Amino acid sequence: MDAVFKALADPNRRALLDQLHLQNGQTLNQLCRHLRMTRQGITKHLGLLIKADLVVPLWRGREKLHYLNPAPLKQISERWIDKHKAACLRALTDLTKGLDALKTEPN
Amino acid sequence: MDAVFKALADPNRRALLDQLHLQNGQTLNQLCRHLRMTRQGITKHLGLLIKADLVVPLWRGREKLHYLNPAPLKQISERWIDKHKAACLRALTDLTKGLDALKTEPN
DNA sequence: CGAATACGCAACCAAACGGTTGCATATTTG
DNA sequence: CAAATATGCAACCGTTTGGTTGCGTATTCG
Repeated sequence: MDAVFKALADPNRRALLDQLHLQNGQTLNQLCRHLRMTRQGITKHLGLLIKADLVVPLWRGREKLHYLNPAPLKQISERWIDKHKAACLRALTDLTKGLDALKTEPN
Repeated sequence: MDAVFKALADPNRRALLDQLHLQNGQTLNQLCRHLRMTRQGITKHLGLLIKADLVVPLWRGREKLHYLNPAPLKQISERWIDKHKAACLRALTDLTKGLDALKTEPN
C-alpha cells in the first residue's frame, strides 16, 4: 500500500494514469507524446506505477502496452480514505470545540 | 492537491493522521510519544500535513493542538479516486481484451 | 539481409527528503 | 524572578528521487 501512495505522490505519474484513463493500453512511445520528458524518464515513472500494481504491462511483439489496474486505488479508498472521511463530522466538531475553548478561556 | 498526495506519501505522516484519528487535538509532545523520532523531525512532518491542510494547528498558551481536517481527503476522493474507480469495469475488460488479442494473435 | 523502430539498462547528476543536533523563544509554574 | 515546559528555527548530512545521456538488444519492415 505504501508503494501506491508513493506512486501517486508525483504529478507526472498521476498524469500518466490520467492519460491511460483517457485511452487504455497505450504503448510507451504513445505515452511519451503527452509528457515532455525523455522516454527513459517516463520508463522510470511507469516502473513505479507497475511496481505499485496500478499499471499492468503487456508485451505485444516489440511494443509494450500499458493497462490500468484500478484495484489498488479501490483498496486505499476503502481501507484508508473512507475510514478518515467517516470521521469528518467528528473532526469538525472537535475543531470547533477547540476554537470555542479558546474563546471562553482567554487566559 | 499535489501537497495532499505528497503529504500522504510518507508512512510516518499517515501514522500521525491515524494517531490524531484516534484522539483529535493532540499537542506536539503527545504525538511524539507514539513515534520514535525527535520532536523536530515530527515538527517537519506536521508542517507538511498542515501545509496540505490535512491538519489544523491551534495554539492554546504554549501548547499547539493539532486537529484533523478531513476536507482535503474528501476532495481527492471525489475528484480523483472515484473517477478512476468508476472506470474499474472498463479497465478490466480492456485488459482481458488485450490478453485475448495476444492469444488469438500469436505471430 | 540491413535499416528502422520500440524498448531496456546503467551511469551520472542536481535537487528534494527524512532525520538529526544545537540553540533560541515563549509560556507556565513555584 | 527563576526554573521548567512546549515549541520554533537553522544548519547539516546521508539517502532517495527525478531526470538526463549513452549505449545495447529485440522486433519489424523494405
